[in-house]
Amino acid sequence: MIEDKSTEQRIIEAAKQVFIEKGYDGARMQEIADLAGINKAMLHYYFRSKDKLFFTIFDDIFSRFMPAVQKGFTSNMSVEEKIKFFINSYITLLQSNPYIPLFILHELSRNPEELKTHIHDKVTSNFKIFQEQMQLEINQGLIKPIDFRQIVTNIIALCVFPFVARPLLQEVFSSDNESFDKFIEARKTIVPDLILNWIKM
Amino acid sequence: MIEDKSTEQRIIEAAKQVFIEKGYDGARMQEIADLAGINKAMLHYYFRSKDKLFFTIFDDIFSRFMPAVQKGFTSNMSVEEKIKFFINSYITLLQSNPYIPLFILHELSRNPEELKTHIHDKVTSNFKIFQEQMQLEINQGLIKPIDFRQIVTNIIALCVFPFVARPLLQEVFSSDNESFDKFIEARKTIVPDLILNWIKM
DNA sequence: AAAAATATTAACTATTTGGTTAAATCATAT
DNA sequence: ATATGATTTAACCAAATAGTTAATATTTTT
Repeated sequence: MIEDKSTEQRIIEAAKQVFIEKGYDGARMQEIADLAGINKAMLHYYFRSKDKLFFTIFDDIFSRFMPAVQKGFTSNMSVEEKIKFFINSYITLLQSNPYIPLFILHELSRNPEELKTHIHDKVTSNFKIFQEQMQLEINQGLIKPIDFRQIVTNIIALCVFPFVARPLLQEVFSSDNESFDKFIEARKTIVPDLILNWIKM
Repeated sequence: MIEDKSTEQRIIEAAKQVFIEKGYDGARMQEIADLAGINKAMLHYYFRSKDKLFFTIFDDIFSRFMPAVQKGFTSNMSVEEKIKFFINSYITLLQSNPYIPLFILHELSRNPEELKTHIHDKVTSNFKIFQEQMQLEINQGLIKPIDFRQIVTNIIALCVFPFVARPLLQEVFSSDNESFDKFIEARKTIVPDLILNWIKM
């Protein structure tokens, strides 16, 4: 049970845990209340409905997670340095938050229309700068002329996928948790290798 | 509503549709019955419980989907040819079944212990042959000595991720369905490029 | 200290949901 | 034709679940 902190904060933390683990449909208000150590009526006192609580939690998770991902892109490094830096910090972030991507992807696919409005303003801006910088280096002949979207997608895919597919991969490769963690750690050098080898002239 | 075919087959098809779209927790027996055009009691007459129906559907989906993925690996092509062939047919398969991967990944993460037993025998075998062949080509100095698991993971990641992250990617890249389909189509050459460029000596 | 506002609880409600039952219908074999 | 077994239906049930209410306790304001 979550102790100390304000009731509202305890509800939010409990709700995050339960929603991330079970998803919206699998989450139970009673379980959230129990985890927060309060009465179920308190959830409605503070958040009115399961829907309202969920959107609060989703927005909170999403707006904490996406900027953390994108912020590396505003520094004054070269494209190559940025990619290396990004992949390393992104995988590190995922190591501490392994269940967030699948949660976001699943909820987004369950209810795309409604959730799109929740994410719209949080995703577009940060990539622009990086896109322009890449175009510059392409013009200079430093990197190959590849569709920007494909590069971003590949980087994210290679970072995120092992976390969303962990149970399947562990089963396929018969690996225990320890060796899987090593497998992930190794990707901090493998993924930049793969990407840079591909885009560099 | 699904017509013709035996009742059992109609239930299975309806259940597939609903479970894939909504997930186990979001699926309703009534919705499956309606879609199959039958009484709700029939679901229980044929499958006893939601759990039993779900496992039937899951096993069916999983055992149709995984072998289709792996079978390309038993031919007598070179590693390079196999990779090209695999990526192409895998992405094509995903274009016709775009929602299956997220369904499998979500259910596997919701209930890993129980579902692991359902998939165990269906995943391990087919990769072995490919792994040995790769080791051979590594020894011959044709391809770089890279952890086999990393190669497989990267290939699958690059194929699957755009499908599981589609709503997010479309939002980030502001792309309509048509341009997203083109984006996917382009990956049939981009992904082999990326992988082969990386592993070839 | 009294009043007012805020927070908390226990008990309750309405609805949804997976599952059951018993009767009716249909198909098949004798 | 008729008895037998399989299939289908409508009505029902019990448990679970989101949400409510009204009374009580606590904190804050005056």
